[in-house]
Amino acid sequence: MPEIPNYFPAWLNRGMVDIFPSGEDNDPDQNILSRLKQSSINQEPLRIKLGIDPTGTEIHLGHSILFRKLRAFQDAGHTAVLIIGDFTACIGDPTGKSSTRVQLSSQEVEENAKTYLKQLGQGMDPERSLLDFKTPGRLEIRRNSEWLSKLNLNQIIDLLGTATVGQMLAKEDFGKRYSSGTQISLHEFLYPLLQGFDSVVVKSDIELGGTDQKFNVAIGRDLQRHFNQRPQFGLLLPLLVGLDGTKKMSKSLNNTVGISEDPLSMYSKLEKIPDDLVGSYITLLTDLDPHLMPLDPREAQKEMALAITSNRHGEEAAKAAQNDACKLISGAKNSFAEVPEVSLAKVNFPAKAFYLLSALGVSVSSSEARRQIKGGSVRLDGEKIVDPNLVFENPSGLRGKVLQIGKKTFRRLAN
RNA sequence: GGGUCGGUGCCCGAGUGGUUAAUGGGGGCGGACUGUAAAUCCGCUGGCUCUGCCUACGUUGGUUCAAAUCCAACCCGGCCCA
Repeated sequence: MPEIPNYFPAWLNRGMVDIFPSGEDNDPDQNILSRLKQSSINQEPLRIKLGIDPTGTEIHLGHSILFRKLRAFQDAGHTAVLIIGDFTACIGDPTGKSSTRVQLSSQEVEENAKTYLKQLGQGMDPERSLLDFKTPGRLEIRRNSEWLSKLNLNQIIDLLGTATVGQMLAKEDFGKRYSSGTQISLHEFLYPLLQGFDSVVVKSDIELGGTDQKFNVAIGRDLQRHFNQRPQFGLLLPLLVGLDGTKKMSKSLNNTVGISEDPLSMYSKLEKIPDDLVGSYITLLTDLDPHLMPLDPREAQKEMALAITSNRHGEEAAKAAQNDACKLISGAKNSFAEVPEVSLAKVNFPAKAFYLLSALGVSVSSSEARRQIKGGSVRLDGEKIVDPNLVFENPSGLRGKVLQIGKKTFRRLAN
């Protein structure tokens, strides 16, 4: 059962940007500490809501900030309520989509949801996974199609009646789009309401979200009040800045580190992030004490990269990756502990070099492969390949060798 | 519904009948440099087992030896008016 906190515990405080409401008094509806106390006294775990829309297939470190906080609540004895937005992800933008297409994408959404759960550690030892799936009472997984697909028009109108156009336009990004003349479809206004309704259904006590979610979380509070429920607290965490050092980490910006990436690429990506990001990565993605980091920025960065890689792959694999990354930089190109393998089975021989790269899926297209080779970025076991038309008669000369593209991509060729 | 302007490659944005895979910028990717990075400089940036062949400028047809460029219809968006 939850312990009694007398001050903001570190697990709660870490990385937190905003908590609302945050009255100073002892009102458990206004102050989260007194709510935590109340939960402890009554022996009732709080219900911590986190909603995810399964629109992609990969969970990256940006998402993991929220999951880490959710896990911290689990470890403190509370119940994580993970809402898979299978309905909200599905409606999306209806323009140009036929009904069959929607049908298909609901399957995709389901596939994505499964992939997500797997990455979060379903079936894994809680020691190594992002969420605790094992301890009874610590996790509820709900899909919002369960209730959203059953709403009738009366209920939808009731929901719409709780918010005003003014409120919607006050939301920064609607406001910007409106004043700049970018179109806003009406169903987009329904979005915050639907996800807020999720809070009502699962009776959440606290909702976690990125700072960009403040509006939605607040709508959740309004709706809970509308349905005579105790409104949730909102706990906001920062958006992680991606590898480019300027924009938020997002798949579409291609600046992510996936939590399921192999240790070497995870480590080498992290070791390369811009200097001024290192501090936030330490605070948000590791348990390291930011005040006890090495003074040398390069050393601090290595420690950060090692810690994050260890979280996911264990210390041993992370150290091996660090070692390999060092070798890479210093020029030794062989004998890596762990390089992802790629199968030669799909390749038809004889194979020209550029075709090889595209057939292996290492390059996105054969034209791309051609360019990469011409650009001098492709090596086989450290030896530069310069001719895109270089012919490999059979796979035997390739097996076991390491194919390198640029500084970051490595593949060991296997059968 | 009416008027008007517009829809070009990942994004922005030129081009208004003919060496056009389409100027330029951003972004991305590579190379050099460096403590990884950033900054700077250079190269690349539709697809295809590629000395060639495909597919591309909202969609579909049409005019023409030739169309992103001209015409028609349609679809979609902005603004103004109802």
